[in-house]
Amino acid sequence: MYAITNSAVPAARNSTQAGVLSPAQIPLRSGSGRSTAEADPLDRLGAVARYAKNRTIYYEGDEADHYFKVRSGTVRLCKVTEDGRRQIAAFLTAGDLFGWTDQAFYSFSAEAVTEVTVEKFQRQRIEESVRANPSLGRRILMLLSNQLASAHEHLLLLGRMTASERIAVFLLDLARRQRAANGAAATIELAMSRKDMADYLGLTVETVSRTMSALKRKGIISFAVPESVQLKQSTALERLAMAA
Amino acid sequence: MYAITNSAVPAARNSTQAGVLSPAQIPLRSGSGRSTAEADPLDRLGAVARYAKNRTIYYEGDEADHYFKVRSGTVRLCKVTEDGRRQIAAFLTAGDLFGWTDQAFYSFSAEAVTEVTVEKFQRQRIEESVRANPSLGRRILMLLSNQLASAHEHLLLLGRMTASERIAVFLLDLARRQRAANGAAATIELAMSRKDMADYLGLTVETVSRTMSALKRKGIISFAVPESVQLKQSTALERLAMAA
DNA sequence: CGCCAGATTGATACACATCAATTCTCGTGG
DNA sequence: CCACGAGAATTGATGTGTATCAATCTGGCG
Repeated sequence: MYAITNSAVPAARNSTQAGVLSPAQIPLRSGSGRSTAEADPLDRLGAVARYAKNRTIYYEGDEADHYFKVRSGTVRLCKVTEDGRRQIAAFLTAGDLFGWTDQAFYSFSAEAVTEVTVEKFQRQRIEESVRANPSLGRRILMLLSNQLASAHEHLLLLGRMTASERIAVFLLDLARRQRAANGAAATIELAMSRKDMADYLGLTVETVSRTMSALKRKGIISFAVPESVQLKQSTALERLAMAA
Repeated sequence: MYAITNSAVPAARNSTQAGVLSPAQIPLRSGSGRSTAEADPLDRLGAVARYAKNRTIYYEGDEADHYFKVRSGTVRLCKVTEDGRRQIAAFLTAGDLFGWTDQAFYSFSAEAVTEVTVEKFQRQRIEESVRANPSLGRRILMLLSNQLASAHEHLLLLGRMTASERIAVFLLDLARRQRAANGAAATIELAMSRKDMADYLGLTVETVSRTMSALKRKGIISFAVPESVQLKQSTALERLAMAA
């Protein structure tokens, strides 16, 4: 159980939004990967926005006046230091909330990893709605608490795991999420580049690449192109991911 | 200028949150560092419990049937791998909530770093109270969202900072928290051992010790006993903590 | 006084970063 | 249809920050 997901921070600046709508109706994920289609009280309150690959949804430091929910695509939350080091706090997919902060300004940026559609809510409107409809508040609370748990797992990974453990955890986590979203899938699709993986895992691109190659050499995974990976021996991967 | 904290970090300016002037929430993690007396709707619902130094409040994997709030002392949230590696996700002090999960089981253990008093709430009762009193829900949401932001800052620290940057951030953060709690203080009191610091910062005891000694040698900090540190040149420390 | 856990300091090892080429992929234009 | 270039990924050679192994020092306490 670990989840790549989690989020909390949002709002917007150069919202290249368009009033487009998309099919994407994938279930809301809740930390444990469950999914169900159900009338979501949020659905009526937001506006849909679309962002092209690598566009910034909002910058760290922007006024946090909007909350977001991912409809489709993958979003990354990240922060870059003055000297260019970057850390990705989370990859978010359909159903995940982000930007739900209590502070006046976002503390991380949100960027589109792939083409992304999100729902965008005015912070003030949501706050009114929560007052009117407490169950909405409970639901948000639940999502945030799951994201917090995910972040804690991520701390263990960054603070105490080796490169191959990190990769193993990452791949298993992705596999689990995709299984929850699409049902069993033999192949995991990596929406992000090796650099993104590295910045999420606290490694360098080279180490990510070498570690992936080593796993491939050992027959634990396989891939013909970098973005599409098969788990050949998930038990071996799980052994690597051990932790507890 | 960096802060493990959650307050709007980037622009260095402080969020002059409307209305109340907030005493800078600076927690190493977690939400409200304040201990001011104000009517807290939670106050009537809990029972007080006391734990001796190093006692476990709950174990990872225990059924999550209680929520907690720190009254006094310092609590650590941590997880240990099979082979003994430990990661501390947060140090919590007066006012901080913990155990507020949506899951059935705790995913991290909670332990008393010092002698600790907490308030303990039955999960179910809180959930009823939230239904009855939505403002309570908002308050919890706020605390969780701050804890999430803190966790995200901690990810940057673990994923991308060097040993001396981590120590600098840690010390500044502690200083800020203690300033907020007690007013200006020339000396910071470290409630935790070097091992605890190491497990929070993703380092070893030796590295923590060496880094502290190096800072002392340079005249940036000073300490006669390990648990009580003076910041002699906080600007130098801030330079080290850079990030952004 | 002597014990012991925590802290500090020292010597050495190693996992991962860094620097440096290739190689692969894919879009573009001739 | 294929050269061309550019960015991403991979692979290789080497460096280094921190871990690991190992004393020594310190302060509290029975």
